[in-house]
Order: sequence, then structure tokens, then C-alpha cells
Amino acid sequence: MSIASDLIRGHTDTIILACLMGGDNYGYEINKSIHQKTGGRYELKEATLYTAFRRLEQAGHISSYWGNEQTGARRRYYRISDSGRGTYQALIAEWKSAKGMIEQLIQLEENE
Amino acid sequence: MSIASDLIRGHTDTIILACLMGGDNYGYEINKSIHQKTGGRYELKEATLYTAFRRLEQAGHISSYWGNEQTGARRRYYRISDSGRGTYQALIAEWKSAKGMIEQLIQLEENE
DNA sequence: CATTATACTTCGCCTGTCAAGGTATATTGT
DNA sequence: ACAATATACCTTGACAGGCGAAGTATAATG
Repeated sequence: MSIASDLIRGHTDTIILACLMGGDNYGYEINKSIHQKTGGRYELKEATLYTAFRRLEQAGHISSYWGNEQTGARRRYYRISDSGRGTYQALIAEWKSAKGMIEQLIQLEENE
Repeated sequence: MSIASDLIRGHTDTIILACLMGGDNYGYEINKSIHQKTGGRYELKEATLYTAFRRLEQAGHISSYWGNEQTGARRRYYRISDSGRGTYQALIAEWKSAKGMIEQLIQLEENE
């Protein structure tokens, strides 16, 4: 929606893995941190977020477990796996490469 | 594909418009120029390319006409419209904004 | 005690990509 | 002469990811 919706597509997994590189976390909090990191300019839609969790878990890049909250709603925590860490590094490398390519193709100088 | 396929998604229109900012051109040649600009690392699939032309033309961002080749296969040329030029500028602005956001979210410093 | 915030889940639609197949013409190799 | 290759365009159908919409459940707040 509005700015950047289509442009972020393809980065969802990277963003989530990046979050989990900093330690286990649960969905709602991950999305809030994205919202905060971008100064409110962006956040994942819930359906997108949870779809991504399923995808990443099925691929073995993350695992999940229920937190044992004494109060409030239950939380499903996610933890990044070794495979996930490797994938994260690969995705970062891809991004660096793709970024250069895109700038080349849309005709912007590197430091604009 | 391989590297960067999903990451380029969402830039197809921008790439094509950027090409046409340099003057009228036809599909096959546009794709070859993309191939060449990226040093052979990337090119659009034909189906993707022609789908994008239809989309852009329907939106009024480009118009098309048949070239009058005396030899070789016929060529359909595309020309960017004022609306297309405006859209191009907007997409460039979006990219600049999205780029910063992505780097923030996947945790890379600006000048890495 | 109703509303809001937290937190997760699923269904079905939409859009963009792409593999696969097709058409037509000109050049090049044998 | 004719097969193969290059140029150039087009369409169909499948697939994947994003997302609107709706639902479930619990706790805090006014």
C-alpha cells in the first residue's frame, strides 16, 4: 500500500530473519519493532507476517515454541536456526548485489 | 533468475520506463540493453516483459506503434508519455525511500 | 461491563512472474 | 536447397506472495 509496498516484497523473510538474529521474539513484537525502526512508515500486515513464519518454519530456518506467560495473551516465540543464519547471510549478499543492479537499471548514481 | 529474481520484482516497470526515458525502443532491444547493463547478470523473461508493456500501456504510461522495417522481423516500438515520465520520477523517489527503509530493517549501514 | 489492546490464525482474492508453447521473417551454415 | 539459428512478438495457465476480512481468546482500562 501507498509507498513501498511492492518494493518491500521479497524482503519479508530477510527482515524477519534479521529481527531474530537479535534473539528470540514473537510475532506481534517483531512487527512493532519493524514499525518503530521505520519511524512508523512501514509494518507487515498480519497475514503476511504469519504466512512468512509458516514458510520460514517449514523451510527449517526458524523454529517456534509457546511462551509461558502468566498474564496477557499467549505468545508464540520464534528462534532462528543455523540454516536460518546462513540464509540470512545469503540474503544480505543478494541484496547488496541486487541493489547495485537496480541502481544501474533505473539510472541512479550509487551515492544519490 | 537465481540471484535477485524476487528482489527485482516490483522494479520491472521502473526499469522499462527508465529505458524509454532515453528514447523510443522495442521489446527485444530493451531486454538486450538490460542484459548488457547488468553485465549479463539479469534480464526479464519475455512473458514478464510483454505483460509489463500491456500493463504500462493500459495505464497510459507508454504508447506503442509498429516500426516500418524493410527487413527482419517486425518490431513494436514503445514511447513514454508525460504520465509515464511523472510515474518514473515518482518510482525513483519511492525507491530512494524504500532503499533506506530496507537497509534499516535488514541492519546494514548506508555505505556498506 | 463495554471497549480497547494484545496476540494469533485462516480463507480467499489479486497481482506479478514465468515455463511452455506458438507465430513469422531473415540470416547463416553445410 | 534446406536445416538451423537469430530476431521479434504473443498467449495461456500455473504458482507464489501479499493482504483484506473475519474470527478466536485473554487482559487491562475507563
